[in-house]
Amino acid sequence: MPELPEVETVRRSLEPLIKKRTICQVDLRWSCLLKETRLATLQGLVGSRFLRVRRRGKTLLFDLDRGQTMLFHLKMTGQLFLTSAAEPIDKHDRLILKLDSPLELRFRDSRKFGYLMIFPTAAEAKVNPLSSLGPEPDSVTLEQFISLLSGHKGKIKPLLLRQDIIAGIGNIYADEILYRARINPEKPTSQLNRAEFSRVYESMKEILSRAIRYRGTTVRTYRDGLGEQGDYQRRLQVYGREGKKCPACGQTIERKKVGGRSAFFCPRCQRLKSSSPQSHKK
DNA sequence: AATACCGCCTGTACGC
DNA sequence: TGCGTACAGGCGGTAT
Ligand SMILES: [Zn+2]
Repeated sequence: MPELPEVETVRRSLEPLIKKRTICQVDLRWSCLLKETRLATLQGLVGSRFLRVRRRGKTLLFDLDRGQTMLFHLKMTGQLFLTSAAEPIDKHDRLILKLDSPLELRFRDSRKFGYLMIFPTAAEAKVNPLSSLGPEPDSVTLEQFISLLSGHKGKIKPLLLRQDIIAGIGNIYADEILYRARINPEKPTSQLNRAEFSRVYESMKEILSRAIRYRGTTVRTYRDGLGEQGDYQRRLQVYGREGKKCPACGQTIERKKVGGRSAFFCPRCQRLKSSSPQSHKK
């Protein structure tokens, strides 16, 4: 499911209901869910209370009152949600945490890419996936943005997908950001001028905050912490729209592999070589 | 430093 | 209905 807007939506939907709840029982239904974490550590969480829920990049962090943090990565199909204990257990439910309430927290993941790590909250800065993350998009200034990106030789889209440069952008939003900025996904980063960097920067801020406002994008399996679908899929301009018309110019949207991932773009609005600059977007 | 490709694992859509 | 193929919100590893 998860790019920054989806994970943030899960965080916001879970936090008010899970805060101050106590873990009463742990039911791990697929042992490989644990990454660099012993089963006893998970079982030892019984009796701990949730203090807060945070997000860093695409990971969700649950701080507990005994100084530990649970880190979930949802990868492609992970879902983390609160539900009634009466709800039938799905074959893809990998973990169930029973709480001191009628609700329980479940982690469901058909593809088994997602994982859970538990570590002391104080050790967070040293922990694997977190220590290598770049800054959050909403905390980056234009000057920082330019210095983070420039100096790299590769194509712009794969760079936007790198979590160690900026944390949280995935395949859907990279395409939407570049479309809004009118930059071809294969454009060499070194060829972007300041105005173009600025457009990518502003588009990143705008697209991500808009996607959060619409509670994320449900293409397939994404649900928020209460099982609700997102709304942003209806507002996608290029992602998943190969063969359809560009909303701005009517040109047919194309798909091409860039950095091993499908990239959707408008070949007219996002020209690789700027022969005749198209100005159409307001 | 960057790219290409494979693997992880499962479900779904689609062509025949 | 069945079968094969392509593809999927991510990311780590390896060889080039
Ligand atoms: Zn266009």
